[in-house]
Amino acid sequence: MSTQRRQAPTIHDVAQAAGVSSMTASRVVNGYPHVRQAVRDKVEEAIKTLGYRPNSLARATRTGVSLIGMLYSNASSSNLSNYLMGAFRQASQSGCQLLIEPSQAHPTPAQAVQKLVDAGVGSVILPPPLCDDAAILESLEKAGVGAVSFATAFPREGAPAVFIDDFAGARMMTRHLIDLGHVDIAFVRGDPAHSTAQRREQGFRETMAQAGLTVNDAYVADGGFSYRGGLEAARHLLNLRRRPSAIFAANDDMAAAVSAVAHGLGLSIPADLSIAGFDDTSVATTVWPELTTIRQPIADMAASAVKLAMDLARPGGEPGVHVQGELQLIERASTAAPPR
Amino acid sequence: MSTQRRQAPTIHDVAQAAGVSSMTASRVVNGYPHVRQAVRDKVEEAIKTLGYRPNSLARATRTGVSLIGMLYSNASSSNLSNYLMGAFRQASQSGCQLLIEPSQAHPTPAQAVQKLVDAGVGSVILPPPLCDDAAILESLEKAGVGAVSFATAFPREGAPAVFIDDFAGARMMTRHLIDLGHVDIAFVRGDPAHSTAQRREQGFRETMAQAGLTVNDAYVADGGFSYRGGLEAARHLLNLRRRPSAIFAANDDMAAAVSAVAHGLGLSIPADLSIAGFDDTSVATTVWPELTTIRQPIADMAASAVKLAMDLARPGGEPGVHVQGELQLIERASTAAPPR
DNA sequence: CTGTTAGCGCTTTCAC
DNA sequence: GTGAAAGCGCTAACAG
Repeated sequence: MSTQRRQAPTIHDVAQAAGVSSMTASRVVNGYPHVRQAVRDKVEEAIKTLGYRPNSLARATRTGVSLIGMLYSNASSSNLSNYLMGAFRQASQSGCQLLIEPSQAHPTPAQAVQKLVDAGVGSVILPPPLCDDAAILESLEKAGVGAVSFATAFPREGAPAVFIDDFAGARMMTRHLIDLGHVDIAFVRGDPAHSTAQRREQGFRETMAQAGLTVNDAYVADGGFSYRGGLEAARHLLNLRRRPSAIFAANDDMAAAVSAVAHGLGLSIPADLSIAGFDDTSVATTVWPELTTIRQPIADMAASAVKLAMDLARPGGEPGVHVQGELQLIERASTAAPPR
Repeated sequence: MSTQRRQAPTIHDVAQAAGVSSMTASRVVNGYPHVRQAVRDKVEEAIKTLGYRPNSLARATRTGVSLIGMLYSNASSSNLSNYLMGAFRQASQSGCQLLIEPSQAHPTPAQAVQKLVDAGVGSVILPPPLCDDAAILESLEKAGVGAVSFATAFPREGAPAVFIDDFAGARMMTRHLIDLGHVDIAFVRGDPAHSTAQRREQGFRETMAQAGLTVNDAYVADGGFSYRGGLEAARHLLNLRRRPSAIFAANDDMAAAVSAVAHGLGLSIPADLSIAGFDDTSVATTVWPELTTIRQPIADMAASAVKLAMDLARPGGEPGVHVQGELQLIERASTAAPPR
């Protein structure tokens, strides 16, 4: 009478249904090339009809589990959940274990890394600014632990990295603002220690220059990638004698801060002031009006990073792969043509 | 020359070192009762000296993996990362797989649940408001899939649940404000559909009443648990003829919104206005000044939920356990004595 | 190209 | 109380 949960099909069931050995079935599942097309088709059909899903845990016992270390810095915390989601999704799919360590929980980042190494991780995923830290990279190499750089703006040749083209993203957004008719465009830059901050600023400056627009020095303020820093930058920018008609902040947290200050000054957005962000984190849609921003596929990128990290931990691991995330301009309500 | 990573010790190594069979070692590791103390001690020492850590993946292949479904609603997204962190930590420790599903990615919550059931999960973890939804609970029961309620304010007798005492938390904070000398205290309430919102409001009202303070109806505004809702509530509250000297918002997102509006009006915090939040999410420390709030141990609670869910999915699972998270008042810079 | 054998690290079952 | 054997679901390694 009770609803019986039927046993999940194993690879042997698949093999039997397809009339082959389980080894052949395994090869098909894993995309091993040297299987005849006819056989492959039969197996694939059996997989479909049985609804077979490989048991990643069992697989991991055989292939050797990799314990993968993952650092995180709280830089833009709204990104964190996406980062984790993507990483964990991939981890459970490939049957590896993730050891997460908040780097700011340690006196120095190097100690956070050391803790992971001591725990026996096979490789590590390094977000900025750690992924650009030569000392850390070197100590990792000495310990024989591979590193995957995550979201670095300067992927090193021959080292695995997942990244976006921050430069191109900043170009896109600057272009968008210029196309809208803005001329007096201000920029709130991130933490200069992050390579991404530098690239985003470069993208902004070059696009402006190419459009024949000058970037007034007073129009570039430091926000350090934090909400609080953005608050100060915004206060500076919006109290200038000649106020910019658009402010492009190097991340959403700072853009949200600009929005808060603008509201405080009684400015209406986007009629009086256009605001643009970067990252498309959750704050972009919680503030009002919602922010025009650049979306980066953080979750997918984290998943790729885990995949690279696993390859790295494996004996015959192929190192040096680069994966680039696809950027997208998300146009929302915070940008419009400048007031005339 | 290269740093060789030594193989992790297996239970067989432990057994050999202790001079027993691996079976006995296994029993000790798992706390099986019928092992002589002398033998147990020997094994435990071997575990320590070898630094043995059980391989949870291998264990899971034998005990049968449980696939556990986990819904999430984006209510307070800042909580999400903690929720995920705790859940995944526990999951990898107990060797189960987590299937995450954002409930708002589906037209109705019921469909999100159905998707998990179809995927073959052994049990589900339900955050609010789903955990209080009778229809969903019933359909789950019909499908023979157990449910663990997460953060519900009304844990059902005999059903597994992880929760906090929202009522007590609201009391703590209200008490704190009253002790500071506040009399005109306003409240921004959450989404009435969430049971937690109701309990928090009750806690506020009762504490006020017990202190002999009246709660003016105009002093209670709706914020719907969102930043945007908080913005409107704050605008209402701060434009009242007789402005409150303190505002207690039922979550941090709304408290942050109150802070933004107050800044906009040129009020200084906490000199002119005290602001209190609830949850201690990351926004509490990103806004300035940092928010006094109530911390709930989300990560630990999520870990407990996973544990309960696993018990539920097992054949001889013990249902009906309740786990209560420990609340804590975090006093930061946003509250102080009222202006005189 | 495909199948056989062996075994990952652990635990269940059933002896003793 | 303790151990020997068998096997979870999967895949390396080697045959053929």
